Amino acid sequence: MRDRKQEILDAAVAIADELGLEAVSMRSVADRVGVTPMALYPHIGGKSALLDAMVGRMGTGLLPAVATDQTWREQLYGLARAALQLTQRHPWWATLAFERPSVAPDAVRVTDAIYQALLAAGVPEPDVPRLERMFSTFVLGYGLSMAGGRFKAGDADPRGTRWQLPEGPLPGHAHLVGWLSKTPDWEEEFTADLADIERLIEAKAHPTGGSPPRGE
Amino acid sequence: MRDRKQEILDAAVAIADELGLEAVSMRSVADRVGVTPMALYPHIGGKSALLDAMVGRMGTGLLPAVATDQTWREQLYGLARAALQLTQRHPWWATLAFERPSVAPDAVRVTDAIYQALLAAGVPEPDVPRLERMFSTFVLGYGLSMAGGRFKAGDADPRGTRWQLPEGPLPGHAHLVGWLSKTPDWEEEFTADLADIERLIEAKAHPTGGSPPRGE
DNA sequence: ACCTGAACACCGTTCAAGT
DNA sequence: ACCTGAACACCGTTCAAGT
Repeated sequence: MRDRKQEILDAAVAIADELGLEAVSMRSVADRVGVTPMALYPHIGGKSALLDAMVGRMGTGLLPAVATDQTWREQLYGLARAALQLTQRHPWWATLAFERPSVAPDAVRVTDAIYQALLAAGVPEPDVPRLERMFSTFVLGYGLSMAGGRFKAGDADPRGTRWQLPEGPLPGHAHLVGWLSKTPDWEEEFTADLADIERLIEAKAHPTGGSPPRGE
Repeated sequence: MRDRKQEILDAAVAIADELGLEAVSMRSVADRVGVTPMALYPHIGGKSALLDAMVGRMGTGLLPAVATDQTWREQLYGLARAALQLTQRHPWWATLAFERPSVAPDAVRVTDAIYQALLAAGVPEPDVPRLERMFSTFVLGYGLSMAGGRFKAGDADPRGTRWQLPEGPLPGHAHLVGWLSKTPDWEEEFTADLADIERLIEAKAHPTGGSPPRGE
């Protein structure tokens, strides 16, 4: 039945949210649904398909950010913000999105919205698919870095001594020690990064002085 | 013993390279070393520590790309290329690097080299740590997208019909159908992305017209 | 100091069986 | 049509024991 499948997906998402992706097992999901592990198979067809379905479900969460009456800047900014929120509410999503290409209709809709925004910005057609990948790679990568621990390490300890190596202090860290002492506001930094990327997109659309687009 | 630990790490890396990260188990590693699973614990202290050590080992592979007699562009380009090669030779590395912040000395050395390159480019000090994270996030994210299947999906099938939805064709895809029909050369695309990012860095270093740096 | 073996609480998935 | 139960080949890790 259709209802059963939704119920199973709901349970899997709930477990991933509460206990992490590694706690999602056929057995734990079945327990939550109130059924035997084997009862899941006819409905979702195995662990791998379950994870695919979980990614598909999340793509739908980005759709509200796809609106047509916006400037390309608003469109890209809105999508990026929505994606970052998704990685915060469902940290496991960023992980899965990287290793399970989502071909669900809703995911394709999101890609298309980015295409449209880049075209509206005036980016030459041959550059659009590449910049879409660059944009989404950065947004997902940033979300994954926040969700996972990648950003936590470098600057967490004020005046950390990690750059004080046996052979002497590392020059870059030594020079920046004042700026490395406090943990940044990641949301703020994400916004600054997006502004820079939008500037990059605009430069592609209206090149001034730099290397010209392929056609010229 | 020290030798035993290296032997264990070698075995784990070999298994990950040949069979994938999910094939790395205490039991499979122990088998390869010719020992009982329990014999590993005194030397590497558990599965999680094993994975951390594997990431640490890979950081060393980036060190050859850290040379001081280069322009900042050569430095960043060389590091990015080395990182991409690492994700190709050891696809599991990108996955682990995102979820296990590497604080190994060699990883800090790489971060420091990026700091130095950005400073040499003339990037204002408060922007350097942010741009380092943006740069490394993009490079790792691109490697992970290549290693995992994220890039495979969107454009793999020529004139794919995924954008032909029930309610009609998606306008962005329809408009770009000529450019979406062939799979790009990912190395080439990566180079183009890097060039754009270096342009972004230069714009931060020598702002002309856009929003000025914080100090002004 | 280093390793083994049995055991415990987990996995995903198969297959035959029940209603 | 939908679910159960036993079984198989796996996990990481603990603990007591061997040399």
